[in-house]
Amino acid sequence: MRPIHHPNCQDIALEGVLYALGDPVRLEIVQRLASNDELSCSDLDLGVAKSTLSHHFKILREAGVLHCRKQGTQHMNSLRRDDLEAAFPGLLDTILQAAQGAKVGR
Amino acid sequence: MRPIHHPNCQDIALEGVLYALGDPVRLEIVQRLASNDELSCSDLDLGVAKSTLSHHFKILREAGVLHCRKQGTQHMNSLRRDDLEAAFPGLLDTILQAAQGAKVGR
DNA sequence: TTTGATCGTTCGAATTTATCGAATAACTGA
DNA sequence: TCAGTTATTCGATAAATTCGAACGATCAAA
Repeated sequence: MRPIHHPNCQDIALEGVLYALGDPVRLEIVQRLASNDELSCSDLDLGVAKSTLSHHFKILREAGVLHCRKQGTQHMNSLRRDDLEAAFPGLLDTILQAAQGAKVGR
Repeated sequence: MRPIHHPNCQDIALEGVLYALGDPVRLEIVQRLASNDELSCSDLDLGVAKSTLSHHFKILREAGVLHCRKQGTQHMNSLRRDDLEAAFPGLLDTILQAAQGAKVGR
């Protein structure tokens, strides 16, 4: 199993972030992480195969949206809030707010 | 040739908008529209085939990001700033600012 | 009105990407 | 060592993207 790769702060690309968030499953993952600090893959039941979920986490990780930490057999994921804020001020919050508004029905 | 379809304000979905902007060509289109009011397809030379460009405009249109107006043989495109602002306050501006910052080199 | 030029969409094929189930790998605890 | 749990990787199928070519719509000049 290969080592997990995370991009440096300065290598976080806007296109990559928007691409990562432009998928319903991945946007849902990010929303849940926004209110949960850390989550493992198995904490989520999003109606997709676990191999697909693994793929989505990889996209999010490589875009620089989240950080993954191994803890035993689990992979704990958390939002890279500070890094994203440094790279693109206000972006994550604005998107989370938009997502919340969309969910509530505004 | 089918009539051009635009979603209503209330049908603009966050996922669709993020998906539309999560492509380098489409993000570039939106950036140029941010400083140009109206542009036709032929005003842009983004290094892709015109059929591909047509596809990208369709994605942006159907996501509710831009409006298309026929004028003779041309299709004039403009950002749906007000509609986007109403649906997702601050989103477009934040993304445009992030894109500008990324371009400038920070 | 017909011809030619321009602009953009649609079509069909090739490449790329996403999704799934099965198999594999990493770790824990009995 | 042996299950049991967690997540990634692999191989095949399904879906989306891209391109060039063909088509459709519009306008202007002859």
